[in-house]
Amino acid sequence: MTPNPPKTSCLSCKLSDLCLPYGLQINEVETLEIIIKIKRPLQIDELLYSKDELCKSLYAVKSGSFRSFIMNSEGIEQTLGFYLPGELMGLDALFEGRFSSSVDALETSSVCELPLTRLNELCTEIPNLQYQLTRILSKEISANHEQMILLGQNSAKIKMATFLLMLSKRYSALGYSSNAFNLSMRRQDIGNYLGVSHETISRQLSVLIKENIITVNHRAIKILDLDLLKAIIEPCQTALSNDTH
Amino acid sequence: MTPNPPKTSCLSCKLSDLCLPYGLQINEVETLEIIIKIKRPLQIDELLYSKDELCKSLYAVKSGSFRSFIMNSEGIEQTLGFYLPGELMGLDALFEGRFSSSVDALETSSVCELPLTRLNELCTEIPNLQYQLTRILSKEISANHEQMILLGQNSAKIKMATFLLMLSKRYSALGYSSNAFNLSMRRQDIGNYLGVSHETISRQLSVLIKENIITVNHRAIKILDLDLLKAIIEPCQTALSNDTH
DNA sequence: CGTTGTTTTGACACTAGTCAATGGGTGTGG
DNA sequence: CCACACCCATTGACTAGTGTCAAAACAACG
Repeated sequence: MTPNPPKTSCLSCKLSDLCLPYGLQINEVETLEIIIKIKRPLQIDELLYSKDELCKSLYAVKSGSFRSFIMNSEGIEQTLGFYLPGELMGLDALFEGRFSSSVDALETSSVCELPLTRLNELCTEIPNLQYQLTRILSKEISANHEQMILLGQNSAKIKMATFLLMLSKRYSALGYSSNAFNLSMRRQDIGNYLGVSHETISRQLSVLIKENIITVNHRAIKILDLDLLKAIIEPCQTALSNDTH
Repeated sequence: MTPNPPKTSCLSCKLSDLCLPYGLQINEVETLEIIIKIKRPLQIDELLYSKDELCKSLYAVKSGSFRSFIMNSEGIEQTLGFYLPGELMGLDALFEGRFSSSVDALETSSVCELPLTRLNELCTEIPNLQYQLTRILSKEISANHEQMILLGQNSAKIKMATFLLMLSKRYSALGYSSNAFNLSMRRQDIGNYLGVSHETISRQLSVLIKENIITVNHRAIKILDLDLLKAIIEPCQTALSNDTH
């Protein structure tokens, strides 16, 4: 949206505490800043990268939101996760050097590009950076575990409630309201993220509306009663022990 | 089982190509070997570590097999994964310094213990080691993605077939037979790994027996027709693109 | 040899998927 | 500025696949 190339500065970026620079010295952040490349903003539905593509860079969300997914041979997509500002995308590519999932933009969004070869060089120079990268990788694993539990043994209602609470928590960590936010993804995306049909998502939202727990206006969600929402998933709190995606 | 402490030697270990030493120079492996601690073998159902426990070491499976799981507040366990020889356990703890899941032994099993502080020191000295650790972390993320797809949008029959093929592939990578192996886990463990009840596991195995695709003798599985088994999951091959857990 | 835990099988209920029709928004072009 | 088309979301009807409950068979253990 900004036609003139925005200046990259991790030091002035509000997200730096959630992102790769966390825990680095000021001079280390300055070194990191140098390798960051600017990409033009992506439009809705535009691909950041595709599965099996050679991975030359990792990407951090600067603004907007993204969705990672895999398409099976039937052409049906499975949403693996949603990425909000400050989060790192492409970590699943470090193993084979190729992305093992695709990522597209849910809205007009921008990223910071981190060229892999330069990032690796920097990691050997700055142990704190390597340490933070390892932590982020490990966090992603924990987050995936939470997601597997959610997918594995919970009803559609619990999945829906957990999803809303998860978003609420992540938005509030970003400094936004925790009880009013806009979904940037379609019902279909939520559905195959949670392992249910999009009709089930619609129905579960309708139930929550009737119970006066939330209001929904298209993509706009308001949580009226956080405690009631939490009560739905009460018997399985594990899924909330982390702010995940 | 061996009363006198077994000598640790990654160099002579058949698993080294699947484990942390992969890609290291001989002298680097020798350095790695020094930090490895020997633990006595674990008996069936014995805990290697528990969720929320302080993580002081990572563990590599030396022999036998393990199961990672989380117990929710209702006391119901969700199995997150199974670990076979050569695989690294505890990676989800690198983020917060505490294990985010528990691990127990499925049979009499042994591990190589890698004290974290010494491993971290070594990683700064041996870039290849850091690189391999990062690769393993990334592989775990990819594996989790495959598992999320399996949990998310597949029928019990596809889940069962995928599970058997996955084990077959992993055993064959270890040099064992790919069409005859023993399950070390209970039906219940398979069930909550795949997000279905243990009765459903029993029923699906029965169906496969009737179709002459496998034979089952308690924990002993024989795959009679690999192609038919693969045909069950044909429309969604993605779940097999990796040898995962 | 009895106890305990695991596995199998059956009967039934119910959640959620599928198919289909309708409604509402957004955007494009006349 | 309006009309049409397209996509997304909602709702209903019906059905199939699984979960739950219960009982019994079987193996493993002391």
